[in-house]
Amino acid sequence: MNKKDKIISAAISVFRQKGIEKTTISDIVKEAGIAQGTFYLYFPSKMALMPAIAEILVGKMEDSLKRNVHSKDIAQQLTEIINALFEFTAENKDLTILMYSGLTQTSHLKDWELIYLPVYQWVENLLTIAQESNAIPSGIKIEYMARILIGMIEAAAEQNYLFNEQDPAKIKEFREELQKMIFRALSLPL
Amino acid sequence: MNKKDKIISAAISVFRQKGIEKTTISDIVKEAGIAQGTFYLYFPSKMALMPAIAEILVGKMEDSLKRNVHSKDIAQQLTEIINALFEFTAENKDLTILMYSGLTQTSHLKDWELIYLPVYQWVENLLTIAQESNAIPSGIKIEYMARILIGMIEAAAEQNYLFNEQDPAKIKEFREELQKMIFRALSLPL
Amino acid sequence: MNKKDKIISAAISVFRQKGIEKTTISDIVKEAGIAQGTFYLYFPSKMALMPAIAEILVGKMEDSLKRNVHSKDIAQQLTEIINALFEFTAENKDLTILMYSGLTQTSHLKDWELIYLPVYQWVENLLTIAQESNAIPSGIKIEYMARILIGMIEAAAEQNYLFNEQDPAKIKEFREELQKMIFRALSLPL
Amino acid sequence: MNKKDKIISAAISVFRQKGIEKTTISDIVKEAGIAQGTFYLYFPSKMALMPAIAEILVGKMEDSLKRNVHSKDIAQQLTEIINALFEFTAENKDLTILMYSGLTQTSHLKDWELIYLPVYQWVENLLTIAQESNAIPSGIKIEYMARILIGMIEAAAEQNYLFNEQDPAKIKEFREELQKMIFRALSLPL
DNA sequence: GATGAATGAGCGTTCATTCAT
DNA sequence: GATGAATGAACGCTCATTCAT
Repeated sequence: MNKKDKIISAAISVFRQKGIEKTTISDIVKEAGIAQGTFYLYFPSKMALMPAIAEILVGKMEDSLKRNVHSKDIAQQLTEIINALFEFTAENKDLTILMYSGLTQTSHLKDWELIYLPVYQWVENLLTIAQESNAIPSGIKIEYMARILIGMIEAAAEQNYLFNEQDPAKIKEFREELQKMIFRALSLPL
Repeated sequence: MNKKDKIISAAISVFRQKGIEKTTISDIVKEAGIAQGTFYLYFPSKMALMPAIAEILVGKMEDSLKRNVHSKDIAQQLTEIINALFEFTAENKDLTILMYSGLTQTSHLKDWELIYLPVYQWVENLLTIAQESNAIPSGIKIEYMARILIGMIEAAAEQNYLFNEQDPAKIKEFREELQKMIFRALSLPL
Repeated sequence: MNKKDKIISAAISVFRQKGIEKTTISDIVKEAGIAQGTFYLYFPSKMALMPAIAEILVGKMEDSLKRNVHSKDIAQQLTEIINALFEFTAENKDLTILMYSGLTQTSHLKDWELIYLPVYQWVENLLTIAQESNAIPSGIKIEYMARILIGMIEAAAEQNYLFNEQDPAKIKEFREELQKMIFRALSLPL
Repeated sequence: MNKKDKIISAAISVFRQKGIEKTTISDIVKEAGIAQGTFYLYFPSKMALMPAIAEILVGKMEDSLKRNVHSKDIAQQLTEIINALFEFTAENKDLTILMYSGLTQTSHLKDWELIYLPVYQWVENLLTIAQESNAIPSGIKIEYMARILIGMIEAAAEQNYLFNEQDPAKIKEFREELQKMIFRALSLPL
């Protein structure tokens, strides 16, 4: 593990524990086991770590999606995506908050689209296949739909896990309502 | 205008210019035209301003929704909501970013649900009326649907205005796709 | 004694002991008995102290000249000036070095002329009186002569006390030669 | 060009641009195109460069004097010396300031006398020849007079070019007054 | 001799916080 | 309640110095 990666993973670890604002570069280098000055050989500031961390988070999300979505059928695929993203959000609460915090605090907001691109493209791909086999209406514009779906599922997951501490029963109902809604929107049989 | 409100509006102004992290209490009191110590008579810290600012933001959003949604028809109402939220996001980019930043940096994340509640309830109300007149399917669970709708519209707007600088034509297409999707999801005629 | 003056006199004291470069602002505030942050309420940096210190040094030089030059006769006055400046340089070696160091390290070099002005004017005044009583040639341009005299006497003193550690006998000879030269230059009887 | 000379000339270049204090060894080695550690093979510190730089400066001054002083006559020689030193100061402002700064910041002040020695001796030689041919009074002590002359001419030049930005007409008058004064002091016909 | 990544002590500077007025 | 000069802990950051290659 090279110094740069040491810094990034140390930073993630400390940010999770103390929050971004209260984390000092001192904390990061201590956790990473390197010297103070070494940090600055790789990153000009604490906030410059954010895109690197965001990439790791989205990479993990991508992995999670790819691991959990096996079916051939678009309806089942969507269900698996919803479940995967809900689970991922639940498990990575602090990292997710970290990202919002980190990216909004810097000028790196625009990097977000780029970092998310692989996820969007992966969904676009699934939708294209579904559309080619007439599983979903031909009128749907894949590019936008992929973004809408990811956006709405994440928003729902965040409402349930981040901004609120719902009880599991309510979360289940929420997720089912979300799923039904998406199915209707894509003219899939419930 | 009393000192407390002076502080809040000064803070919003300075946060927009310099970002939260780089804003000092010194900056805020200077902008507010009050003495250094006076700040502490009203707020214990910079971050304690966040819920107050969030309320103002969501209040403005509510105003905007109420001003722009006039129709009786749920389909038209939804169109108006989409347009209003897109416009609101475009016009309040920096304040929106500010909120994400501010709330995620503190332990005030849970306040978010509470602050948003009036907006959710207002949408729930519209949906209830529509459901009662059979304009939308009776199976829909209003409470969740309101949250899903607000979440997905905001997510879409943010993808277009915050995380990306789309050209207007693409934004228009995105919004139309979003609208069609919502209509299908609620079994409304396109 | 107000904080600003405390800082200046503390700075002079520490600079003399440790030299400018090795003096930290920490040293200065410790010597001044004030808090770290207080320094920055009065000076933006260590070097910004220099003009203030230079004024004090030149002020002391002026005092010394005025205290030591009593005679009515220009020849005697010049002798007294030479003696006063030699003595002053010997006694204020470190402060003098400090000034060269401080002013050359910053953009304050041009301040020097202004700070020295009172000394030049005081000499100009003596020369004018001497010229009016025909003690020195009428062709001499007082303004330049004052500067030449101060410059050459200081240069001589510095050669003897700063850049070199002459033995007293040689310094005495040097000073006598200097005096004779100035007398010849002003057509004064030896 | 060997590494040592590379370092010296790089240092001069960077010092002129940034000033001594703000120049780092990193800057110097970058300019010199050598590795960080290599610097320490030749100099123990930044300030240890100063005598080497001073020698170069005084060497240039010597060259300039020898190039510009051709006449046999002491009166003309002195005029040429004055002109040469004024010109040299005007052209080497920043290097001269550098020297004052550098030498005063360190314990190398005493080196100055040694470095200047060749210049003094060269002037002593001219004066000795002049005295032997009775061009200047026999009472003058050559050793001191050489130092007085160099000191006063430099002081005058520095007053005009370093500490002040005189207009050229005034500088000319200053220089003429200086010349006349020196001529009178050495009993030379104007 | 030459390199340059890594070091870490120590500096300047900030700024939240206090409290006598 | 309001003030704002003063505080001093604590942070970012620099940069001279080292040493394995």
